[in-house]
Amino acid sequence: MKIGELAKRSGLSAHTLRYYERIGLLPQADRDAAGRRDYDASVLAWIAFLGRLKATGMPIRDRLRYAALREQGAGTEPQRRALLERHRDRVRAQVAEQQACLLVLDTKIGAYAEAEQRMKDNDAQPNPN
Amino acid sequence: MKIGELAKRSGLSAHTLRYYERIGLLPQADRDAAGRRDYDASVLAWIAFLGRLKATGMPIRDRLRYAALREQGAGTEPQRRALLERHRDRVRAQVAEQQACLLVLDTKIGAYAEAEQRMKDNDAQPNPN
DNA sequence: GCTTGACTTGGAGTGCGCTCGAACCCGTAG
DNA sequence: CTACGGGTTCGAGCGCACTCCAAGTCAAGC
Repeated sequence: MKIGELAKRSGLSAHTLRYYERIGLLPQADRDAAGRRDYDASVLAWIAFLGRLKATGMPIRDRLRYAALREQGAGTEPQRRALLERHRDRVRAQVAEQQACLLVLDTKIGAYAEAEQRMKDNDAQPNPN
Repeated sequence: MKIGELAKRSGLSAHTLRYYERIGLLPQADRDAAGRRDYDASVLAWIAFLGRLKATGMPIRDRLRYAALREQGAGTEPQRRALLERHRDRVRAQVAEQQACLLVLDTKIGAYAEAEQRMKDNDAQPNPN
């Protein structure tokens, strides 16, 4: 698979894919005879997982560290697991925080809605008596 | 309340508070005779709310817009409400996505844990006949 | 009167995460 | 043979959100 094809399938731009490789999030891609990147389909799963780590706010340092451990391969599983476990805890806390924020948001929106309703009521009865 | 005091109470640095004022997230603070910022306690609630908007990932443009509407005061409630409602929808989607990611994370961690367990079992019975 | 410490401004610097442009190379279809 | 639609590298630029530094002002305590 060429980089354009991978871009389409992964939802990232070719620029971003090269950038990810440069900084070490993606492994060095194999090249065809002409020196062009030629990807194995398996990289899609890795990109998707990276996307999840990013969507949950894992800082780039940790993503780089996880990617490096993955590159190293066998023997790094305990570190990878520890990394993911710490991240999971942070994500859980984050989700809880966001849910608390949602309540606040609901309250605020409710207050605006109420105020608006009162305005309408006033318009409906311009002369109360 | 002086900026140092506000920094302590709000959890933001004095640098950040001045920065927020500069870009328009915080209203221009009143000044004392010597030209120093002298805050009203009410700004704490606003800072806390801004923090929630930020924690839920509202982009700075929208936070600036909301702050500007708030500055303008009366008459801008419908726009503020619309802004918050759009944001609430995005946050809900975000929370759902993060929860889905948590499941993936759990699965992955579980797989690492299992692999580790198998390793230990092997160590415990080095000669399984 | 002098030191200390909190404040002031303006502007530079930082880290993240892309995003884009320039200039070039290469294989294939017409 | 040439035009095109890919690909390549390198490096600059950008938007966010601070963060910090330098150089100065000012009020209060010793």
